[in-house]
Amino acid sequence: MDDGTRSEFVESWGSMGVLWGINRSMARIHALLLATKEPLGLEEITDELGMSRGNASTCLKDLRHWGVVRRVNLTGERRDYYIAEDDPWSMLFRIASERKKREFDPALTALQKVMQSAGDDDDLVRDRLEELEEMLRAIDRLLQRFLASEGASRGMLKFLSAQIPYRSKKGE
Amino acid sequence: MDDGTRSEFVESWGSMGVLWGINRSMARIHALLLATKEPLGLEEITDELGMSRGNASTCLKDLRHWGVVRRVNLTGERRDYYIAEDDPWSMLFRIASERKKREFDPALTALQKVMQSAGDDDDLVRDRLEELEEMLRAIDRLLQRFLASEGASRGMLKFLSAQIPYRSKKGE
DNA sequence: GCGTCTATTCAGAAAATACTGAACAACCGA
DNA sequence: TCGGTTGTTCAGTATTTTCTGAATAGACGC
Repeated sequence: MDDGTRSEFVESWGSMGVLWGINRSMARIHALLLATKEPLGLEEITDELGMSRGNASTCLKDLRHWGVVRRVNLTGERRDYYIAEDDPWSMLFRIASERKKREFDPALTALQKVMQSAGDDDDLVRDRLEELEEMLRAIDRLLQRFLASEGASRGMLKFLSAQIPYRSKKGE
Repeated sequence: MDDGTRSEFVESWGSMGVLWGINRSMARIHALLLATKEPLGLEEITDELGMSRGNASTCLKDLRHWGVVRRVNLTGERRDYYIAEDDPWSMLFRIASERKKREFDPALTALQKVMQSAGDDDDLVRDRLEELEEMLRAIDRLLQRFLASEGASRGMLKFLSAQIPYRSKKGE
């Protein structure tokens, strides 16, 4: 891949990462590793992406924590090298389930606690809150199912994807 | 609903909103309207939530734009009043499809453009990018289907939700 | 017209988030 | 032990996002 294309890819994946709740630096490092066969060292990454050692180090730690990047030790080398994991699907599942656990679940629990204690005298408000809770429960369930079995969900997604000829935009 | 419970609800829904990509002020206003039967004026909202008129006004405009809040005119009143829409499901769909259109689709298009032009000589990298693209397409498809028919998706979610007894945490 | 009441806008302030770089720690070979 | 090399941490800085409040505009009755 030529340098121009690679850096376009790095920036695009950076923007996509922001949507997933991953910050731009992390996603850019991830993209660089995805687009590179050989393991890269910290210095090569900071050079290529123009970021500080500190930032790169922190991002790499997080990327490893998400299970998205692996640290490898090249024989006879003192420095650490990093490569991207090959399977993007497992990355998707890890990130999704971690974020559900860390962000969604606590928010849901707090909301349910409040709603339970809101024995409301007002029908309209009570109905609204009940619908809302039902909806949140439904979403929670969907996520639980989806995340419970990675294999099945992957299959389901791929199946859907094969069903109809792909059009990236509705109108085409 | 007593004041304490209401404000807990406001704050909890605020946190949940942040997860959806809605900012805290917007979600708090929405929560307050959900928890109140009567239409509320701008001043009541700013008083109750302790925020500036400007911010509240902007948030209300956005909430109306999302189709989540409606402006009503009380007869014989000069001020504007606001109420929450009753159906949270339609809110979910509106927000999801708008965010897909505004954020996900452009990012996907950019990525696909880069990947197409990356006729790579390296097998490993090519495979990675192909898998990645397939995954993104699958997600796009899933979203398309899900958003294409609100009724069907609602039914699906509710069905899932009824299938197994609900437990809010895995371990219970 | 004028004064009053209310909603909106937007430049600048404040808060939240991300990043830098220098200090430190860990390791290695000589 | 020391000097050199590399990784991590974190206080401070920069950037982005959100919020405020004053200015503005419209709408109404008199």
